[in-house]
Amino acid sequence: MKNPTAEVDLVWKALADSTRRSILDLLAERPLATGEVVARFEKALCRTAVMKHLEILVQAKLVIVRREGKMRWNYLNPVPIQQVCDRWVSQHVRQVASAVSRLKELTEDRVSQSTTERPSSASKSRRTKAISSDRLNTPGEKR
Amino acid sequence: MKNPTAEVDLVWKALADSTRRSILDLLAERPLATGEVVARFEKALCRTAVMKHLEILVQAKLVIVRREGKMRWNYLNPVPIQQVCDRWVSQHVRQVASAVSRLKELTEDRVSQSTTERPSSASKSRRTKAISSDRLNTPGEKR
DNA sequence: TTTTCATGTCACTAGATGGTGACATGTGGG
DNA sequence: CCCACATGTCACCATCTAGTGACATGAAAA
Repeated sequence: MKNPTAEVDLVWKALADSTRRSILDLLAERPLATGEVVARFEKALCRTAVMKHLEILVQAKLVIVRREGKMRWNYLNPVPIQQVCDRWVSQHVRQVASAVSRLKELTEDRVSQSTTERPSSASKSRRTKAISSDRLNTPGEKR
Repeated sequence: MKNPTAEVDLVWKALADSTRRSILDLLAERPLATGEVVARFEKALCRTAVMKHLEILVQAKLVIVRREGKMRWNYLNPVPIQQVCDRWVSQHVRQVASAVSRLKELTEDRVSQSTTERPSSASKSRRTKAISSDRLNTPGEKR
């Protein structure tokens, strides 16, 4: 377990591609030999492309590989997905209610366009808060 | 709501980048004007880079934008994340138990290396199943 | 042993992506 | 009105990514 942030990044990046998501769907049903996975995508992709995708999934620890003779078996590892989703959702759960109510506020504001004064004053108080916050240091990562 | 698959893809792709995830973290706390988001990443990125990221989040409907005068306010929309994660996790939930037990089997097999005969016969039965399956038509998407 | 089967590896490529600077436009305050 | 502020847009670029064909290697069957 090297760097949790880097590992999480690998998972998100792996899941960004629809082919890889499809591969995981297949493996969720049952483990497959690499050739079987390849056969499933035969019409869409060449063998090496599929293998590359599998390699990315392995690097992200979403897939576990086991050799048996000349067969390479791929097993789904559902734990990272679950962890990443859980962590992501739970981190936002405490903010969900307020976020949803804000959206509601916005949609209501959108319906009654005449009440432009109200959100304008609200936006000013928000701005003041934002500036005085000590979270002005960027959480961004330099690439 | 054009094409659900394409929309889901936008979400996954949006979440693949760590900067964009950081932006969503910020917006989960409180809505921010674009300039405020930019300021948070000042040390890491130029303004237009941040705006590009925001645009991707908007396209994925993870962020909702509202103009007020010269201010552009960004609101987190937690719904797509939740939906995507829920759908993804629940789709695999029925497979999680079997997948976990398979992994367990593998790790146990790994510990007792002498029992190579057992998994070898098991792999053959799996192979037979895979071939007779009518899921041989690829679920992959041609790019 | 040879041949077939399953997979590995590598080089290459077209397109996508994340980043930048420069110029442009619109809003709001003095 | 002018100027400052906030954001928009565009062209460019280095790097990454998803895909391919070709050659290589190892296991298993004939």
